[in-house]
Amino acid sequence: MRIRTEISSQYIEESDYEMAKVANALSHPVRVALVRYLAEKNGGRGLDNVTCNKDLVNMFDYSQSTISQHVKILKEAGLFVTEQKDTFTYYQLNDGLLRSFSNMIGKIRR
Amino acid sequence: MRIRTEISSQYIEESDYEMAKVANALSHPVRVALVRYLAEKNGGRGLDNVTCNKDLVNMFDYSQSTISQHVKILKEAGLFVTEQKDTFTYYQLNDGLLRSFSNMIGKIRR
DNA sequence: TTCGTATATCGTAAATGAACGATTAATAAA
DNA sequence: TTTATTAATCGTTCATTTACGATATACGAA
Repeated sequence: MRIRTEISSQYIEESDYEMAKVANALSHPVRVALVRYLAEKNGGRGLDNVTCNKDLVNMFDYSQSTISQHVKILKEAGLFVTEQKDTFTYYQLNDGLLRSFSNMIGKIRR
Repeated sequence: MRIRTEISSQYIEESDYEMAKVANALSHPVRVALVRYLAEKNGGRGLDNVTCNKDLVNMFDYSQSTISQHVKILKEAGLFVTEQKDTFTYYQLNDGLLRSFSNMIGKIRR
C-alpha cells in the first residue's frame, strides 16, 4: 500500500485508511486462508488450541520465511495477535477487528 | 496481487482467491473512498443519480488518469459497473458483490 | 557445551503497483 | 470543419510486494 500524503483529498476519511489497511492484509489468498485457518482452528479459546508458525508452514506449500512474512503483514494490520511460549510463537485471530471491518462495509452499504 | 500458481496448497480454496480479489480492490484508501462516494451518491437508483469520471476527478485531488486507473481496478474486481452515455461514462456500485464480500467474512468468523 | 528445533529477519530478483503527463478516440458544440 | 470535452490507455519512473535461501537468535534437549 503506497499512499500519497502531501495532498490529502477533502473527501478521503480516516476510516477509509483503516479499511484499506485491513483490506490490504486480506488482499492475498494465502493470507485469507491463514485467517480462515485460524478462525477454524481456534474459536477464541485459550492457547491450547492456538496455532504456531510450524503448523502454518506445514499447512501451506510455502517456505517458512514466506509464511512468516505473510503473518507479519497480518500482525501489522492487527488481524493476528501473538504470544511467545518457549521457542514457539502462537497466533490468535483478532476477531474484533474482523467484525469491525465487516461493520465498516455495512456502514458504506447503507 | 501477485500469486504463485504452479504449486497450489491443498488448504487454499477458490473462495480465498475471490475474497483476496475484492480485498485487493479495497486495499487503497482512494478506492475505498470511491466506493463510499458511489454508495452515498446513488442508492441503487437510475442513471440520473450516477456519477461520471469527471465528478470523481473533481472530488479527489488526483489526476484524471490516476482516477481512471483506480476505477479500472474496481471494475476488474467487479465492484463498479459502467454505462456509456454520449461521452460520459457513468459508474454504479455493485452492491451485491459488496454484500457477498461481507458474507464471506461472516462465514470465516462463525 | 553441543546439537536440534522454531522463528524472525536480511538480502535479493522479479513482478506488480501507484502516480503522472501525454496521447488517443469519440462525441458535442461552435 | 474546427474546437472543446470526456475518459481510456500508453509509457515512464519509482516504490512496494512476493517468494526464496541464507543467516541470526533463542531456547530445550542430549
